[in-house]
Amino acid sequence: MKREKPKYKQIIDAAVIAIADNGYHQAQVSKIAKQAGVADGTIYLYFKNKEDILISVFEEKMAVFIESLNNIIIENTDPTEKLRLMIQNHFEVLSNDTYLSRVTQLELRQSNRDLRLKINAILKVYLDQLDAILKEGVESGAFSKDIDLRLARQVIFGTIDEVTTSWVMKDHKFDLTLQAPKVFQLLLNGIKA
Amino acid sequence: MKREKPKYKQIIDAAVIAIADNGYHQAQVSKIAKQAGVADGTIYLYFKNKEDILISVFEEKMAVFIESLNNIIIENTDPTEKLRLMIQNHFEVLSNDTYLSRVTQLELRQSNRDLRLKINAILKVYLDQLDAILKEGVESGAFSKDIDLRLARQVIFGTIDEVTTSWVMKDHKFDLTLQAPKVFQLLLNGIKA
Amino acid sequence: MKREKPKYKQIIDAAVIAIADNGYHQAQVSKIAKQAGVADGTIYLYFKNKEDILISVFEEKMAVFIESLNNIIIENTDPTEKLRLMIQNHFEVLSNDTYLSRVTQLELRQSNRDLRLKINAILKVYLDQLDAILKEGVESGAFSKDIDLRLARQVIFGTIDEVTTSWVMKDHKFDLTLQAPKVFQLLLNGIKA
Amino acid sequence: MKREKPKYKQIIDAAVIAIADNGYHQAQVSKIAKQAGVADGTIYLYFKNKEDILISVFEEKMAVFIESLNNIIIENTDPTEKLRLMIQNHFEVLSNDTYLSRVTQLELRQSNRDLRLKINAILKVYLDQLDAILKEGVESGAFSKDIDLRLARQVIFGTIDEVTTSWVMKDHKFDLTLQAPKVFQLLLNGIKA
DNA sequence: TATGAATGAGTCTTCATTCAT
DNA sequence: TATGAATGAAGACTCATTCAT
Repeated sequence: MKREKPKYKQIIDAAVIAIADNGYHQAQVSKIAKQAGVADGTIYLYFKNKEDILISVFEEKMAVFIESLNNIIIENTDPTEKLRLMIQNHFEVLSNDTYLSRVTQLELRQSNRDLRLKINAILKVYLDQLDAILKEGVESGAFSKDIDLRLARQVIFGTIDEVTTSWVMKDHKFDLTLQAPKVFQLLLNGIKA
Repeated sequence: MKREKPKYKQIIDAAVIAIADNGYHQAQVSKIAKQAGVADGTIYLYFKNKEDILISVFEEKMAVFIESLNNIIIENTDPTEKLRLMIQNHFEVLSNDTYLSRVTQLELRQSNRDLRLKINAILKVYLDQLDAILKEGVESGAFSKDIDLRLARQVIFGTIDEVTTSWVMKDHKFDLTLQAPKVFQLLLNGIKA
Repeated sequence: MKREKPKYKQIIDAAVIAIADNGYHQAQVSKIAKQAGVADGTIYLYFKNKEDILISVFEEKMAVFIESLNNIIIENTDPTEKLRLMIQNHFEVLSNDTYLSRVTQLELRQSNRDLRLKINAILKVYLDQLDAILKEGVESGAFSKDIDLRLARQVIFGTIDEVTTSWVMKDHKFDLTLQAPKVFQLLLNGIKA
Repeated sequence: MKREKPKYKQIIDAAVIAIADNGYHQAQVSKIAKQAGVADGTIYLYFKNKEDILISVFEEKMAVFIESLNNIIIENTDPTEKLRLMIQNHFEVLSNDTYLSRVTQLELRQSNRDLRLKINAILKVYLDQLDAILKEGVESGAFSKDIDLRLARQVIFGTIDEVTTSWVMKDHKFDLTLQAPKVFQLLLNGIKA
């Protein structure tokens, strides 16, 4: 399995740093290779092309979100608590990796339509987890029966995304994790029964 | 005044179509010129460079949102009603120009850091109008005194943006304006007193 | 006769200034027109194309050298004195017009092969005058019978040109006319009988 | 060291031929690449940009003049003989490479101000060698104590340059090396004690 | 005569990808 | 596996010249 080989991860991590430091379009394959400490050609032994690196970066990093959200879902029973922890976890993961936050919130959005479709497909798993929480909340009576599930998810994800992007655009100058409770409260007001 | 000359508008409109059809990076200056029915060089009589076209597109189109929101603010007294109309107006404008929606939600985000800063500066006027509505609502007692103004604005704008982007990504397959009342209700629940 | 019309001279003078200020390749037709206070299109009522402006500049300005040298030849009888006055006159004319000196010594040499051939044809009249002085000097016994006329002319013109170019490259920092006597003496030593 | 790699010299030589054949402005990078038998992009592995090619051409070729003049200076004791050999050597080198003579005498002068400053800096080494010969000659009593060193150098270099350019403009139709003794004699007359 | 808006041909440079070693 | 020198396609922008007014 290629993704367990050390150079695979080495290149992924190098790509995150190279893109965060130089911006999406200035992160040439040669810069990623240099950052990873390998030759340009070596990249192509692990990735089909440059787009494949970017998709893999997103895949690997989304896996972190998905796994931790999965743990939250498993370890808790209360949907409201799950939602609270999800928001808090999302902010914490990005707070702990400012390189990553810059890449996901700003640089990766500069990709073309094809790449964005693939990114959305990866994102879908995470959004499905959120949908499940919401559905469970409605069924348990924690959230209002009147809400449109898809819309509620868009409100939640759109808010998280906007708050995070705003934090990145302001050069991480405030503590993102401190926003979690307030964001949660605002969102909860909108959907609770 | 160059922006009143017919060719200026002609090129702006051509750029929106060319970018919507081809994507940001595949909308070469020559394609925009062809779409506008002018020579390549003519573009440079009206715009400093390609980036200047994009900024101008955004400026011109945001002016539409800003002006109509201004009318809403002037013609109404109730902050809650202003918010309702703002959301509805935002969705209506984009529904009426699917080319534009594709450009603002997807293609313009592929710009580099510099361009994005300029775009944000233009967007700020619109966000300031939203802030004013929220502030008025808090002061009049319509919205909760406990909400963080900036956060509330991020929830509202993030939601509108996410819903719109989702609609564009689904190729405008559903009627965006029908979402307005539900979006408004969800958001209002979050912030009302 | 077009060259007696005021705008003709106006454009010629504007071209000298525009080229001196901006360099040959940065002296666009539009800059020359602006400097002359006429519209771009007006240039083409007086000149066939850009190259024609440059040739005309050189023609007009060489005419000054040729006319003053002609006066020197007519007003004097001694070939040695004619040579002395020619060198002095050459330096004086350029000293009095630093714009012109920059154009002839530096900028006009950036022209292409065709233009250079035409410039040489104009220059030939001046060099023929110099040849005549040298021939007269040899026949009168003032200059050595052993000198190769063409070579002597190349030594003289090459020296004048090198000294002048050096003066221009050093931003006219020293008084060029003060060099005339020394240059004359050195050159005279080389050719006198 | 890049300038020892075979492709570096290959491109330099190709540039000389391409410029001599097409003229400075018509020697596109793609033509130089084709002449060198490499891809366009390969040029940029060895040179920063087109201007860098031209500077390098001049550097490499001036090195030939400088080295052979250095040998002349070392192997001889008589300043007069050094001057004679310098002139002869200069004409011989250019006679043996008519491509180069066209490039240095005509095409390279079409460069802009910046490039010309860089060319002058390279030329300075050669002129300093000439200055040293002249100084030695004055001190040894071979050349007149009354001459202005800088002026004498300008006479000599200006003459060599004018004679060579004249030969190139006449399409190398006469034997340049045959001019050497006569040029030497004329110049020597001007400066000898 | 005079204008100046419009034209469109022409080129340097970048960088993802390949492949001989 | 790993290298890195070589490839070559692709595009924004300039500016001399024209021509309708």
